[in-house]
Amino acid sequence: MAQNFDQHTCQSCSQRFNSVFCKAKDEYINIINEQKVCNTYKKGQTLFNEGSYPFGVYCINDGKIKLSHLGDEGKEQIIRLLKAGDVLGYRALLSGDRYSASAVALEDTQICFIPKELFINILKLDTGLALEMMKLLSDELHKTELKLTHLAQKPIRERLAETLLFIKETYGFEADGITLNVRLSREEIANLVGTATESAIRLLSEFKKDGMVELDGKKIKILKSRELLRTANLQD
Amino acid sequence: MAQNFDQHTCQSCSQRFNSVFCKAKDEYINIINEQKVCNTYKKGQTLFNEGSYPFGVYCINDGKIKLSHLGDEGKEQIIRLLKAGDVLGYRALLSGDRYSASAVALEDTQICFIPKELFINILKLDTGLALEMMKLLSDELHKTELKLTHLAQKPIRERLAETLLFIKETYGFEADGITLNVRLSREEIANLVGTATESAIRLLSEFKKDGMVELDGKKIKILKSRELLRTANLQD
DNA sequence: AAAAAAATATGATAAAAATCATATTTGTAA
DNA sequence: TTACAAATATGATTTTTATCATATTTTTTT
Repeated sequence: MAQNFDQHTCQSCSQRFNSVFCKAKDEYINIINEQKVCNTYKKGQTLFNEGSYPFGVYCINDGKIKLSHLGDEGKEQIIRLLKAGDVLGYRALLSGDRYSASAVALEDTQICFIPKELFINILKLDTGLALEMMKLLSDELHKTELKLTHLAQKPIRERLAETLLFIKETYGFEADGITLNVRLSREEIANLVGTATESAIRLLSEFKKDGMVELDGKKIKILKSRELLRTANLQD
Repeated sequence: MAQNFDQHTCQSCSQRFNSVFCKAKDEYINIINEQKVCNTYKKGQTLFNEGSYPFGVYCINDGKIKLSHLGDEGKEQIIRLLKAGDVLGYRALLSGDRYSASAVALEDTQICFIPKELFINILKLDTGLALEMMKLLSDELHKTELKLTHLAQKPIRERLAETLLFIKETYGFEADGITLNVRLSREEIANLVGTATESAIRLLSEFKKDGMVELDGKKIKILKSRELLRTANLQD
């Protein structure tokens, strides 16, 4: 598997046109391909830690990553969920900052690393990539602002429903078409919603009682998307 | 005043090197100068509304602007406070979206408008500007993620203290060195903190009783920054 | 497989925050 | 200046949410 992965090239990567590099010129993709370093991270392994200095960006070939802040009292706040084709580590790099969040693999994940210098240089040379990068940043900013508003104004029940729908949007379903295609602990779900673990557990039980979801350990099946959407009470 | 303002050029603008355009080449600044449109907005006037399509970016020459979302129940959430040298309207433009927030003048404000086409074209030509733009977006993303974490994890008292310090950082003090240099209603402060107006009022009264602030209508004097900082309980 | 540890679940209670109600003050228009 | 409206203030109450306690289930280790 890892071997197979190592043989990939950026040119033939399945995510070539499914990532921020979609508009990048082939000549630069070739250079990236030569300098990239590919690695496989086991579930639970850390790519980088909040507070350390970035030395490049990471591009997910396959797998799932969570990005999270550690709050003042040591409580985790998950700020992004990432999947194949997503890039991470660029925020700190472009700000000239340390990482403000940690990245941890939610399952075995294959990732390519692109050195900082190279990435910045290509960003300067390739307008298409630069504009895509700005679009990515703008989209992330928008999503985060929306989350902020919901966190400030919506009750936990609505936010949990929204979070489940968000997970569905991000990772989709398994082959059965109803089971969320990721394993998250109740605590992680709570840290995504921004609530106490017990509250998340309790509300999930209620959703189950209401027939909206089915719970089987960490497997969550969405039985009634329509009703979940209504529960989320989204207008925007 | 407005006349005087109209005579300004981007080349000689007081914010020339105090904005995202700091690294932009003079040749492009000259073009912007020719195509910009300058306007004065009265306190309370709207620059643009959530939901409408952007046709350019705004650059604040002098004054103060609030950017806010309207939540699902019609409650305002203020997501950014802007001042001279700040640019706004770029998020939607770079995402290719409608505005996700409305911009309203907090006081009489002088603003230059740069048409969309021109801005994008220069962004493509001027690497310095493009990188600064990415830095701006990354910085905003960082700030928003931090706010999100605090909103999820910190009690209102701490967030109100943090908000007062944030207002101080953004707008500074008046000549007396202690009065916050902006007039915000209690409701606006609440919408910045992400709480009910009554809660903001109540907590402000407590801060006053504790001697940390002095309240005189919409004027807020910071008497004990040190203690306010301690109350905010910031680690990062 | 048994034991230990961790995660999940659920009830009871406490704390935080929102809402409702009603003064009081301030600002604004007649 | 008075009258009116809006904003601010504050108390009482309700609702929401977190915390604590403990049981049960699941997972991991021995």
